[in-house]
Amino acid sequence: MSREGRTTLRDVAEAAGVSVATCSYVLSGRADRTTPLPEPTRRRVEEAAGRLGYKGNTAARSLRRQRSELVAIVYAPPVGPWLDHLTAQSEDIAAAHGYSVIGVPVRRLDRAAQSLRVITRGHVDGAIFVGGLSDELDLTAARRSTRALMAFSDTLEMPGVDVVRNNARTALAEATTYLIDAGRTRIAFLSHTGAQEDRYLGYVDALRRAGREVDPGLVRIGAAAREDAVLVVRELLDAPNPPDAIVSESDRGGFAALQAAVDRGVKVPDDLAVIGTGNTREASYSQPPLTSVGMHQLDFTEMVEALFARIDDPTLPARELNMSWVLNHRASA
Amino acid sequence: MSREGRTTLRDVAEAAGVSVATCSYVLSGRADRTTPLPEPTRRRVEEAAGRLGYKGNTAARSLRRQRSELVAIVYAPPVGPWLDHLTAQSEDIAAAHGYSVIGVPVRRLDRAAQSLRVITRGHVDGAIFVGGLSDELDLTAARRSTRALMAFSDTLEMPGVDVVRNNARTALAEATTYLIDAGRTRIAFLSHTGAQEDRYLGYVDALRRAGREVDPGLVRIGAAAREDAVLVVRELLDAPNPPDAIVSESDRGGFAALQAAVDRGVKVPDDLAVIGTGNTREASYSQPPLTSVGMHQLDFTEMVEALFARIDDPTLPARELNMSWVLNHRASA
DNA sequence: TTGTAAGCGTTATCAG
DNA sequence: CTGATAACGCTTACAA
Repeated sequence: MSREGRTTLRDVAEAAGVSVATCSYVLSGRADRTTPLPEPTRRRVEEAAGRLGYKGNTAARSLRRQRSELVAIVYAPPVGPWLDHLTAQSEDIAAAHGYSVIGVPVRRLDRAAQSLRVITRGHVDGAIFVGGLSDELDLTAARRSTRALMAFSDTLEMPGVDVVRNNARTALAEATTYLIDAGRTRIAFLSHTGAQEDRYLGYVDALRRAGREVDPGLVRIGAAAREDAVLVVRELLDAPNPPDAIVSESDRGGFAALQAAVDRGVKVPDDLAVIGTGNTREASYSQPPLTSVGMHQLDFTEMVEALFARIDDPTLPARELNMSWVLNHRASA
Repeated sequence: MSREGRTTLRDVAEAAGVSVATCSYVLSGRADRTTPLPEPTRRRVEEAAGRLGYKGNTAARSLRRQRSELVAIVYAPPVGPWLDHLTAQSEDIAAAHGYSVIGVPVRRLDRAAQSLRVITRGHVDGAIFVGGLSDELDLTAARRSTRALMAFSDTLEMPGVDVVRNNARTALAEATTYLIDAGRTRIAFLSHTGAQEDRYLGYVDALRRAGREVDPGLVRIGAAAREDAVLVVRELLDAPNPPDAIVSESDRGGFAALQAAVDRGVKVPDDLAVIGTGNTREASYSQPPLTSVGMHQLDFTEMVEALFARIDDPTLPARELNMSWVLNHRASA
């Protein structure tokens, strides 16, 4: 090997007795796919590459090709199992394009720039921002550093950025209205951060539309972690005037509500209706199964294909994909 | 900008009226930190860089420096919340070294090579293989492609690879013995894949040591997904001769057992003792809290520091870190 | 104190 | 069909 480190193309070339250029041609294919393939030398090169364990050097390739063949999924932990679905489907599609998928966790929004260096320093050709992340972050630096950007957001409008609309506000209003129509009078909301976000506003919309006021005592923070949620819901149930329904900003919070109800001997859905958000697979299997707002099916194919379409041609007009959430009825409400 | 794309160092140099080399010194620091800093030009360069939004190009930097300033955490979904802990701690330490952290999900072992391209093609300087992943995968290619490799494994021995020992087999034997000593006679095992792995063998060890035989009817697959686990445990409880204890290879399976017990009106721990694996934070909050085999505290600092020590100096002798699992007693067993 | 120039490993262009 | 050769953007001896 050239130094002490990894096998380079030059090592392969020497071993095969051909030029570096030819090796590159054989191993990576030629941009203008003119001639099919030169059979005799080809085997020599491939044999040498295999024998030396040639693996290529992405830094060099990226520098030359101006492509990293990497896409990132940017998310804020903790995340539900749906991220696994997205990752899985992304990997399949990415593989078909010769790409790999990496995950970029953003733990603290105040240090997001640090986490996003992977994106902003040009490490990836495309990135998908999941959850509401794109609403909290400044994407301008990221957009200038990648060929394609895709964001789950109901509000974002940014030139050259494709967006996926969940219409969360509408969907949560629908869920809340369903509870109102079912005769529930004290509907609590279990929130992620307490911010006046889309999901919460949907809850408010529905109450207002029914001529009701928001009872601040029924709006609680705790949907982010199951253990917190259990404590919060127990507290709600122990109060003198407990809720008869709970809408949670996550399924995690929904499951916690089911558990807290068991702890307190409260019957679901008779005494307490519970609706979660996310429509995770687990919702079908909980006891009772959890009614949940979310995508009906976890099919992200169209979205990921759109990302790769933009990687191929960044001048494409920005797309707006509709993946509206719906209310998936189960036994808990 | 030089072409149509991102701002390059040359753009900054032209704007600041200095050479490319000077800009590099100012923006990336000089390797041999001889002179402190040339104040007047420095500001000019930084001003120009800021104004043009210079972000650097990792491909070029990596190629030249032979460092990507990236470390990967390689894992097989689904994973518990402890991965978030590891990620969080890794990010903090990585940031202190000027590094970023990415996640590399390996979904299917038969396509692992595809997922690991990020590693084997030299994209990262170091990688941590979590779970039993390193036992299922061939790490030789990965080792040749990074400066540092760290693996959670109780068995792996590989030159130049640091390992973390959980001693899972011993820990699961301890848990099972605890149940035996408590008078449990029909102890079931909820397995991940059904393979004769460490954790299962610990269970077997304990039974044998107590002079008992393994009852194949009590060994079931289902610990990987909560919904599967619930069904499997319900089935066990419905059988004519149900278990009076369950050891699960995951906390996920443990929670499912608790839930199935509620579904079937079986009292925990009186009629059924349940022990999980992983000692996730949620175990403290479940109803009842779940006794669990796992790390007592989720502190990965030493491990991550060791990774960076090896990135700094790959000739370091391989280390073996002991992070033995223990039985964390709670109400479920 | 700042600039020149030689690469890092690969791919694309263009002769041979 | 194959091989020089010049970039890609950056870092770093070394020279000025």
